Amino acid sequence: MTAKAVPSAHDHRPCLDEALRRAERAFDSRGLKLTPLRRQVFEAIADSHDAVGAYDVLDRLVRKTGERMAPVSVYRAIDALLDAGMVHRLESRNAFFACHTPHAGRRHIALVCEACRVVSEVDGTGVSGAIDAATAGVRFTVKSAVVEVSGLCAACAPA
Amino acid sequence: MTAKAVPSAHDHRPCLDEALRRAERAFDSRGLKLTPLRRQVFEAIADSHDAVGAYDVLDRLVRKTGERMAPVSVYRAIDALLDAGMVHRLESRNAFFACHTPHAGRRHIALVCEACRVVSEVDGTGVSGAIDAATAGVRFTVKSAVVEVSGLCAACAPA
DNA sequence: CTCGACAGTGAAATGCTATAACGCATCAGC
DNA sequence: GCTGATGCGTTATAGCATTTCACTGTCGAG
Repeated sequence: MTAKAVPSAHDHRPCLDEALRRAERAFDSRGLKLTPLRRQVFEAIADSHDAVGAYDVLDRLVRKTGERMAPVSVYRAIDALLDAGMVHRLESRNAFFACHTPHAGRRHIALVCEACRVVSEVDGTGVSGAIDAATAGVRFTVKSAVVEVSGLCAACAPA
Repeated sequence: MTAKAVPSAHDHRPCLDEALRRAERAFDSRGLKLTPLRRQVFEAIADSHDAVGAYDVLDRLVRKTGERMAPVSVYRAIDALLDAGMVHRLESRNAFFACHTPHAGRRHIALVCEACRVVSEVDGTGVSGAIDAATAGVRFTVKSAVVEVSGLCAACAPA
């Protein structure tokens, strides 16, 4: 029931499995553990391609496991997943989405479809450059940037 | 006392007055009213150059006027100010800042100094172009974009 | 003038987002 | 076995935002 907003005909299982394998590797390579809790939280987020609020994650977990759970537990798991790069935060919605497109060094920007809610990512190298150019004039030293684009994905755009 | 984080030696009064005049015009031209409440909320936000949380605004107003006030009143006023373009929302901080640089048509991006907290804006035309370029490949139709840059302003950057 | 529509506001409650502070359990390495 | 690091449970609190209902004032139509 949580799996809405998956674009077109899309078998999400392999997608999720692949993400889980990457998650294991990501944690291993940092000497961290993909504990059962973290795994469940990741599954709850990666269950769909849209961004999920922390309390939605909490709700999904409680429903699925029947266990009681405190918000802070979810937040801690999310922090670990953020550190590992397995999920990203959507600042403009205070929500989190699973990363399905491993960025090896390159920066990415988030694209949010207003119709189907799906969040995707594309390479943001050019945008970073443009930000550097735009800020150079006022001698602003860029440390980090949030770039989140809202619009219509290819599947939802009117033909 | 709320006026901290104003860059260098900076007389904020004219700055604020100018903004208020623009606010009046902005509301007039839309057939809307800059009511006393909205004016006060705008002053509370424009009082400094940093981003202010809604409950900070509330607190400032209560202190200043002695009146009790509900959060929702502040939010409604902020909504009106957002519509009029007098304030902008800083998504990455869930806060609001006054717009001191009227954008006539052109898009702007927000620069947030990590040291002094001051929020400024620069022209974002180039960034918009880069976003269009980056999203064209996946046939994503851009409706709007959040671009918020964090770093050090010229005044705070180490020499 | 009266009526009704509408914008603006007041008030209470609730819900969502996020963190602080404390403590316990486990496990690796000495 | 001790110690430190990591992970997690629990309670409490802080901060952000909206829903809902109700009241008032303004203003144009009749």
